[in-house]
Amino acid sequence: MVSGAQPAGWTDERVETLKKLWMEGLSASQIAGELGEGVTRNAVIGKVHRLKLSARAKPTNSTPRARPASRPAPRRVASPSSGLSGMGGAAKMRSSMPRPQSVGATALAHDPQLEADLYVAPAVAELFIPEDKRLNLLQLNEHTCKWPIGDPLTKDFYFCGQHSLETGPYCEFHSRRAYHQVDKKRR
DNA sequence: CCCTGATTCGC
DNA sequence: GCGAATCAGG
Repeated sequence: MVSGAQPAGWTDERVETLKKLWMEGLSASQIAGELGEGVTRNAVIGKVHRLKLSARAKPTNSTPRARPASRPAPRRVASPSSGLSGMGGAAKMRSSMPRPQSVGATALAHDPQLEADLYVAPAVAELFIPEDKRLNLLQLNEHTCKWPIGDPLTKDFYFCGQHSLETGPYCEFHSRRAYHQVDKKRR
């Protein structure tokens, strides 16, 4: 009867691995995955902090990070308040408005020199919405995708109108467009 | 939506 | 000490 599993034993070995990987810049989730099951991203972060390892890089900047002057005190042991809770959906919507893609045909001149300097223009591939599916502002409702298409100043402006997800104002396609990727700018 | 780390607090 | 839950930013 040997215990074949060590769910959460921060042995020196694991701590070493943790330190190493953390210093190498791996993300907490990656380290957690590397360490094996039973170790979650939170566990890694928690350990990292306990070890005072946070801040793997402080070249010349004492950025105390946003120090919450007052802690919001995340109520644990929340008691059921009369069973009435905030209705699903809606919730907190991070600021992020999609930029309507201009479907205007852009004439591109064949300039090798310029072409070499510029990166490939992002394809404006959009979903083609049949006219009978297009919606104007007044036709939108709780279940229509509110992704704007076209130029609001012209007549060829309309909203996607597909069935929207419960988790947001857009259909799946545009929901992805709204957030996912497209924001990999980073300094 | 996905992700990241940071913090708190019950265990 | 541990880590889930939560917060907050990208």
